[in-house]
Amino acid sequence: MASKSKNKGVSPSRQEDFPAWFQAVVREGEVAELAHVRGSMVIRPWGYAIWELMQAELDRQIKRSGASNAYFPLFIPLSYIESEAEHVEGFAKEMAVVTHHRLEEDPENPGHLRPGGKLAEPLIVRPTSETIIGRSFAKWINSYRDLPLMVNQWANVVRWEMRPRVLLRTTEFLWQEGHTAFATESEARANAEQMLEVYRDFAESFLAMPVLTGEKPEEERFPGAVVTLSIEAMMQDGKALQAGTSHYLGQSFAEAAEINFLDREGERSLVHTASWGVSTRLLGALIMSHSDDIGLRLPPTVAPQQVVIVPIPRGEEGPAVLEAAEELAREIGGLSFEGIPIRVSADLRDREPPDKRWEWTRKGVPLVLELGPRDLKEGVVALRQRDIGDAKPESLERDKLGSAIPSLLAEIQASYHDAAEDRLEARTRLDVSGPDEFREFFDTDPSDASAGGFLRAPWSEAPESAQLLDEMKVTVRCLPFDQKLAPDSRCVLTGKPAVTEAVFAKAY
RNA sequence: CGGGGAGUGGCGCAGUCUGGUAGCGCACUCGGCUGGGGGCCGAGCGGUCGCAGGUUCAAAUCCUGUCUCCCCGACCA
Repeated sequence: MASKSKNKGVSPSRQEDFPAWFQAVVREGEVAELAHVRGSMVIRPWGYAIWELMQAELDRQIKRSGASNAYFPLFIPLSYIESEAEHVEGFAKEMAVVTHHRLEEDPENPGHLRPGGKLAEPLIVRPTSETIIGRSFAKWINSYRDLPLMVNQWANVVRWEMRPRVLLRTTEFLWQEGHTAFATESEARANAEQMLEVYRDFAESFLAMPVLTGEKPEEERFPGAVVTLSIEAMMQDGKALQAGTSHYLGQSFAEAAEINFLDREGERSLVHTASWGVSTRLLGALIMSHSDDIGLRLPPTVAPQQVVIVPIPRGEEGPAVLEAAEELAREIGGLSFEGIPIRVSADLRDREPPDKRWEWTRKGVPLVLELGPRDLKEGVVALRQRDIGDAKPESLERDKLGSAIPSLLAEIQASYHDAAEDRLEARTRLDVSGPDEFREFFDTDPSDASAGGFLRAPWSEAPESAQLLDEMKVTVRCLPFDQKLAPDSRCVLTGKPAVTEAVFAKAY
């Protein structure tokens, strides 16, 4: 296709239409696609491989924190959910409800089936598992000696969203949910804080995605939580994306499920619980953080293939080139990055070399090596580095690959991280003093991906600011942990005395 | 749930107003020519036009009903 060769990369560009660009990168990068079931997605092998790499690392961190993996039911009896009032209220509008357990011939519509066998009590498909895990906790916890109890599950959950968006907000998604129970409030709070720190570090060092940490304001809290903490990342269009959360749940879930224990004094007490999770949304965050107008860009840590060798088997030397490509893959596979053998393959498929190279470029592979007869003769390979975009390949001597490849991967990892960090800093405004400036900062052309960002300012938490924020479609992302509130500060929105420093942004 | 839009080969679309028995691009297959930045030429495979009913000599096209998906709003990891 002639237009294809001129028009490099995905269409539209980030500048033209950021949401459409995101969809295009996800599609062209073979990460995921919407299924023909409303709001549901198929995570394709390439995207799932990225998720598996995230999972593997997080799973290690979670286990290091003391939690163990377990699995709890997909179906939750309606009565369990009902037992925690705020929780019901928060999730009631997005529940998938199972009311029947059988299909039968529909007498009014021959050849079709209809639900039969009405359930005595409807089951809801878990939107999260606090209530059902609570029942198990109640059984398992009898004494202070049974505490703390920390479990984690990798599972799918369902929230019947009104407006699905692939990878960011789908009806069904995959996640990890940790649930913990402690004898004391301070331990439970500390656990929520500790796990948020795990997420922060994971996002920053593994996903090359620096994040803000803080506490959610009351209106953004998880239904039923006393405290919700989150990590917030900034996407390339300046919007915020909540990339992970942890909650101190107080004793309300313990009360609902009757999770109590005999303490050292022989007194019966309720446990304090916490929960924490990250989801496949991280895939979306990763893409919106690092990808460019050519397509996906993956930090080496989460690249299913870190190096791909594309042979250019021209003429009589063809077979020798293919052989050399395989040999090169073996050689590079013997190297390691961050203590793990480098994930490398030689792409020997029967396709045109430029097609293959573009495919790997689009899919975000950090390093693509091209090997043709000329290189073979000269003892070099042509190297393309994904972080520097669409540049000409660099010729690299073969015997220097051993030292070059790991350090190039490290360089790419760092460059993605630094770019994301620079963006976060450059687009966080600290000097906005009143509502007019505030409005101006957020009143940007939605097609302008370089406008807007985070705004950090004193806040009064006054109810009338909620309405202003609502109008502007701006939310309080968090009350950052590193509070820098000067004494006698005034609220940026209302001019009333400020009680906290807040980070404001438009959000996904 | 309210307001818009759309269902036609694997994907993206035209054709519908003005009925005449289905077409284009990409992908795929085969052959040839090519060959270090998304190849070229030629020949092919592939669709009961979302579903049901109706009007008509004749329906992708008109009518009725129905299902689904997409976009915008209220909700959210």
